[in-house]
Amino acid sequence: MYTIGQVSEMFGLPVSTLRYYDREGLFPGMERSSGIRRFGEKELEALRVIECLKKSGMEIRDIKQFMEWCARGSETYPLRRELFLRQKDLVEAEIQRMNRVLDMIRYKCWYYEQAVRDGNEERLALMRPEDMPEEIKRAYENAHEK
Amino acid sequence: MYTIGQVSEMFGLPVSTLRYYDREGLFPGMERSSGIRRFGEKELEALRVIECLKKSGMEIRDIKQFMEWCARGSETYPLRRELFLRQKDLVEAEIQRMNRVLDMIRYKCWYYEQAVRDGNEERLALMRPEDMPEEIKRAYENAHEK
DNA sequence: CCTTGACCTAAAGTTAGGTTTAGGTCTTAT
DNA sequence: ATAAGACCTAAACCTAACTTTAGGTCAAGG
Repeated sequence: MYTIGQVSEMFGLPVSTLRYYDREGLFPGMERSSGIRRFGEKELEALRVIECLKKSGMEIRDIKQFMEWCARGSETYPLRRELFLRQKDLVEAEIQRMNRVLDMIRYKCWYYEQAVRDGNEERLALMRPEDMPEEIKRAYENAHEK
Repeated sequence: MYTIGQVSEMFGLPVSTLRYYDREGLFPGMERSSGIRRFGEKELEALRVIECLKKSGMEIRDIKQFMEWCARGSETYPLRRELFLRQKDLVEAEIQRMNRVLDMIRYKCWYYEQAVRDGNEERLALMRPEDMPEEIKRAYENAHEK
């Protein structure tokens, strides 16, 4: 069992954030001894999941919902499975989106490389995808399509 | 030349958002005819870049900085190139992070699939990575390492 | 003529996810 | 005995990125 300060250290999260999570109901049924929070293995695993779901873009209130399902036991396994399946689709879509953004940025890196060399954008203004290097053309078209 | 309403349609952005962007200085030197904004090709390209940079996680004030560099002309090519190079690293790191999150979620999908079948978590509680299917073991270890 | 609809501004309001503040308790080291 | 250092709460504050509101201009259609 750990104190809030120890958990803060372990996860690199401010104490105030851990208290905020608790206030928001992300640790349902957490123990206390004379008012002081006691983080057990259950809460540590909860925190790992919280970090993962947060990075996946889920909001606190939905994470709370999930934690409540966990507290309810085996009857909610299907709900939890559906949640992760939905989240998987969302994250896969997000990664695809980011790859398109990355291609746009790669194109811009190349563009300004040329602009720096030329000293102006005249040549670039006239350039069509087929005049670009293969790799850049690919990035340009992926970034601009649809 | 387009009105704010036409641009709103074209980009699927609320008119209020376009006005907000303008207020924040994202269209330096945009024309007006008797008070009414006139969006030209310059502003449309600016908007495409704004969408890209926003998705890459850049804040409005930094996008404004970039737009001011664009307005200043060829002397700022190096600054703009550096900006995109930095942004490229950031997005690449973000994609890596998302892939780890995705592996954690894949593991959880599998986990709850098993839990639903078993009706409890007893078997899962005893399971070590080497007992997991190859693909899941990989995801689990990628998601939990470091 | 007068109403509708697109445009405008300034300013206030909203939301998420925290952080900070102010005041209090408890334990431990000097 | 007192001062430092963890812990606690409630409530106020913060920031980014919008959105909403309230009030106004102007052109076209019935």
